[in-house]
Amino acid sequence: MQVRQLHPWPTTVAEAESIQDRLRERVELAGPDTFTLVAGLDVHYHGDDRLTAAVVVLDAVSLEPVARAVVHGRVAFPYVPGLFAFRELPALVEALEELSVTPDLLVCDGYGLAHPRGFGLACHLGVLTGLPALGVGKTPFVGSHETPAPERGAWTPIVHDGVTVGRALRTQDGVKPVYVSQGHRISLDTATEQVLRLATRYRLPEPIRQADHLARHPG
DNA sequence: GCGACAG
DNA sequence: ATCTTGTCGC
Repeated sequence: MQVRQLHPWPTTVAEAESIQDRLRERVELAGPDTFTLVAGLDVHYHGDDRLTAAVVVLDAVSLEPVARAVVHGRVAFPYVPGLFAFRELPALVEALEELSVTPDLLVCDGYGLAHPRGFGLACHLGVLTGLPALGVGKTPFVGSHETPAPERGAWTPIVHDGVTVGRALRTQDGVKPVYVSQGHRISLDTATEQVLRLATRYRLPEPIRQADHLARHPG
């Protein structure tokens, strides 16, 4: 698939933050509520600055894999909380461009709206591709939330500066919640519903688990 | 002011 | 993210 180049690559923290502030205005918080091809994206790090990015596309109904791509690269930006996306964005974009099919939902390993400037990795990938995107975080990042009930499907809102920016969602009975937020062209209800539907057996949704597996064991 | 801070 | 043993549970 094709991915647009919407900005020059930042060199400094200030440049990266200004890109986020500018692209944030392009985020759309509504979109389709059914999908046919869902992509999971993840990155595995090795050594000082080497990384492997993987994308796995699943049939949205059967969850059978239909396409995959792996790209080896280097960390593209130092790790700064809030600017995490810039570390792995180029490799993830390359992997998406290698795909033989175009997914209609990106399930990203990280945050979307639940971000200090309201523009996490899931928003960034959504805006660059124009595709619906959502973020799944494994630890709380911004805002505050109550602990959801222990049953699968239970959730509580994540509130930041008085605004709901995501949900803490229990994807299996008795497991730690995951943190769901909108990336682009998706409602919070739909993002929650998709994460729950895609987390068939484990805490994390299948597309992310399979991308994680592929990034760790390429070839 | 200091620490904490997605992965 | 990654560095790592044991341990608990299915």
